[in-house]
Amino acid sequence: MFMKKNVKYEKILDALQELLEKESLQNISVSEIAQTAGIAKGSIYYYFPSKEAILEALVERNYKTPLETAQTLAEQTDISPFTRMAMIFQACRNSSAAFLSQKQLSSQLNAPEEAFLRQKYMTYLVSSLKPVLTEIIQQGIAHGDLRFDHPAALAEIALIILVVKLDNSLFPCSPGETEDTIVGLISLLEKGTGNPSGSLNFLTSYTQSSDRAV
Amino acid sequence: MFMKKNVKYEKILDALQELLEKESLQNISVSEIAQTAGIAKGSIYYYFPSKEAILEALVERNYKTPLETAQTLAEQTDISPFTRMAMIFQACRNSSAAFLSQKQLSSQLNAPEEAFLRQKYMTYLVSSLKPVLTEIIQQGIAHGDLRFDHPAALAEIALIILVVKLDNSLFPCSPGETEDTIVGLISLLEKGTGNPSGSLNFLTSYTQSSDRAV
DNA sequence: GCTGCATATTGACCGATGGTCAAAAACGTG
DNA sequence: CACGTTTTTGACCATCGGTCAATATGCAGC
Repeated sequence: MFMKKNVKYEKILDALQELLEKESLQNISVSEIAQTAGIAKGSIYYYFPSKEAILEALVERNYKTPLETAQTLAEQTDISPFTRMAMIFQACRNSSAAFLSQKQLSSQLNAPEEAFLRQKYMTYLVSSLKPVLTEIIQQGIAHGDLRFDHPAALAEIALIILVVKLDNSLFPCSPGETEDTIVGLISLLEKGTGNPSGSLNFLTSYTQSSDRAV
Repeated sequence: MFMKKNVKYEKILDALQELLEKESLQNISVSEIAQTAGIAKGSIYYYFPSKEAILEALVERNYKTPLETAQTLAEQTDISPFTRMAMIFQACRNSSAAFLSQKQLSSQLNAPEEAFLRQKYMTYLVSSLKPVLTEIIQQGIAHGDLRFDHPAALAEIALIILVVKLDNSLFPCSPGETEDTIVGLISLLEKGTGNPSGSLNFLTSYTQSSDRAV
């Protein structure tokens, strides 16, 4: 009666997560997940309809909490829109690092299922954060901090570039190039929203915390 | 002695292309490709090391010509930078439509190998067009048509947004939302490069040709 | 403790896949 | 024709994601 079902469910997700840290997705079989979770393969399909569904659930579990905190962020109108935007950016960065960095540094970059993982992660992150960031931008516009006619577009553009560039496996770049793109994005956002050059610079300090050279 | 080898090689690519127009990638087996090409499965592996390699070769073949013409575009300084930019944008749009549209409308959106195809295509398109667009932008800056400090970043941002949004399977949107994002991107580019509002509007007419409503 | 039903769990099993390989065919050359 | 080389073949393999009938477990009410 103690929700045993959810316990096993989480155990399966734990197993997949553990395996993902060691090897590439396409090398992880359902049997392996089952073995790591300490159950039979058949049981996997009692909790999940497919291998794909396990992945989806894991992506969702990993980002549920940070995204909910981002959600509440939108409502805290006492914090300045700029600061909240920076916090969203940081959330992107952290989650990118958590889920993608380790494996890709070591393993081969582009495998069929690896791409699938990235897509799931990006789709989830952008579609979840877009409404939040959009609202913050709208508040910024109302408050007079920003001037732009397409808040949702602005939010989506910024998020897509951030997520895609922070990943760095879709369009591999040297750290310097990535840096340049991010700086260019900031500059574009500044000019596009009618802010003086340098006013959004603080976004950069959030965006890069483990890299050298400015 | 007539390069028979290349003939068969192309035949395999033809077969994959033909199958891709009918069904989703994950439903296409190597045997099926072989059958369509009129050869035995074993022969496939005489020309390609893996199924993945066939895909890569096909992506490359499909975009080699349009990208080379884009390359020559960069050198035609007699055409205005704006016009050439618009032509690049159109190239993006056309190739997106050619390779991705048909299947995704009918089949389920996100399958593991489908994501792989998209990634390959996006990576190839953006990385190929980035240097071309960068040079055009630099010429525009030198010519006084544009003002911006990070031409490469500008090129990459525009290309990524275009490719990602034109695909519309990574972050599914209604036609209206896509429209809004593109319009927002244009607006952002105008303001960011010191151009008056509406001056880049003509990019839109290239970008949308099969959709209704503005 | 026993009975009966629902919920969980199992692992043998299935069809299909990507990929291999020894053998055979086709080719070019002397 | 005879030969070495390059192509071509399809049976074969290991493995995968997924199914399912059988089985175990948990838990009512008696």
